[in-house]
Amino acid sequence: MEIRRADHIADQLEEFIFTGAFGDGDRLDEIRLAERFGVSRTPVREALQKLVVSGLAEQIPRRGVFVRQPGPVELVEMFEVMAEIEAICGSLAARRISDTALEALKKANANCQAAVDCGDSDAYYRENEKFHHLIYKHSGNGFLEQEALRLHRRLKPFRRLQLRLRGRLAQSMAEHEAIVQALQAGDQAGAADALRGHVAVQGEKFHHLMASIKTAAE
Amino acid sequence: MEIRRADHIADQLEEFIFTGAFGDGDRLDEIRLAERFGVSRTPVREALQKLVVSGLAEQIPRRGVFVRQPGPVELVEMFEVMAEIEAICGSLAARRISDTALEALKKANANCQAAVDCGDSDAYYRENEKFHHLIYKHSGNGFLEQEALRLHRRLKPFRRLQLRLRGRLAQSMAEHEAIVQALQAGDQAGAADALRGHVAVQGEKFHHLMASIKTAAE
DNA sequence: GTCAATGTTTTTGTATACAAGAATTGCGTG
DNA sequence: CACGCAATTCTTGTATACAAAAACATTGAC
Repeated sequence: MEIRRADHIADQLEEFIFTGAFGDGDRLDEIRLAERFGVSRTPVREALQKLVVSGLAEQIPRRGVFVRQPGPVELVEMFEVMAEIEAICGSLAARRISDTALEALKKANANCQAAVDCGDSDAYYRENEKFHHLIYKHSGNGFLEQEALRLHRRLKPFRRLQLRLRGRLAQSMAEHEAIVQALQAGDQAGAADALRGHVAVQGEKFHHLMASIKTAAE
Repeated sequence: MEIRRADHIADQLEEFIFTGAFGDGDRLDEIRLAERFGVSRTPVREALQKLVVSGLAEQIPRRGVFVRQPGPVELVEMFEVMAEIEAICGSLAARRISDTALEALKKANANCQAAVDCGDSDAYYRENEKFHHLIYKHSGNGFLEQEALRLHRRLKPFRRLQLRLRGRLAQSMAEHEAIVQALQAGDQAGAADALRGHVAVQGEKFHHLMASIKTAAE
């Protein structure tokens, strides 16, 4: 159980925004939220401040705070940055990763494959996440790791969409293999390229997905 | 004049932390701050929440919030990430920058040189900042630009230290020249390398500075 | 019927009040 | 004199109260 209710509320609201329960432009009504969470406005307001600083919501003085979902353009931009950050992580990790960490990486990858075979998508996401988190961690740069985790988390709901495309899973697994190979070989440029491509293609697939939805709507 | 006093307070506190007026581990006493700013605890608390989310302070439930200055290790890590982010900006900008933007860049650079000649360090910092901000902007990726600005701002107080080293200013100017050349040539890798080196050397100089201070203290 | 102006209602932003946990102080004991 | 324990004081976290600004509705004029 959390001590600060404000923090708990902030986490909940963040989750609602990530899952899309709150859409772009929705006003986050202090009173309504206070009633919903069974608290006063004070902790709700503190939670809203946190969302604003995180960039998940926008505050207009004397008007209220509104959720701010990234649009298609911003999402493509975010995927581009994510790709580059993962590339950096990979480049650094190629130099710094230990053998035991490499084993852990291979294991996560194997578990990923097993999940694909079983059709257990939850397990897949979990192991896939572990795979990437391991690479962040073994970049050997704690600050970089935190930044990577932050962006990874922010993009999470959008990555899931893209993974449903036909054949993407198998392709993704192959890319993971290549990444492990490069890391094992200590090939900085190779690891960077493999990871950049692996993530960038997600952004492109997502872009594709958005375009097709848009087209379908016309 | 700002409407929300809480935001004003947050800005002030941030400034105090950046300038070092508040040191690592200092407790940010709500009541004291409230008195100091002539307000009640409520806006102070909202400001503190913002600091915590920004990573400038740490909150321990029921204990208070404490300023959290980056240590030498984290600073080196941050410089490493900054170098890579600037490299990405440069790589993208090499493809996307316009001729007019290139002119602006050259102008900022010339102003930089003029400031060096006059010994006007404030002007130097201002123009140097403009130079880098232009590159972020012309990466063509708004999200990347924001991230770069955020980190640049956070490292600002530490960059200033390092620039006082003998000969660093002239070297820095030469690096700026090389960066402009690469951008003008559309040389992505060249721009990335030039920028990475330009920023990384700052981190190294800083590291050097820290080490010498440490040695002097022994 | 439309628009403007004014009065009412909401809502935000801040101040204050209160509850509960943490720190501190003072006393008693070994 | 050191240490442990209890009562007190402080501080945080939350609730409520109040002031001011914005949204809204009603009414009246054209």
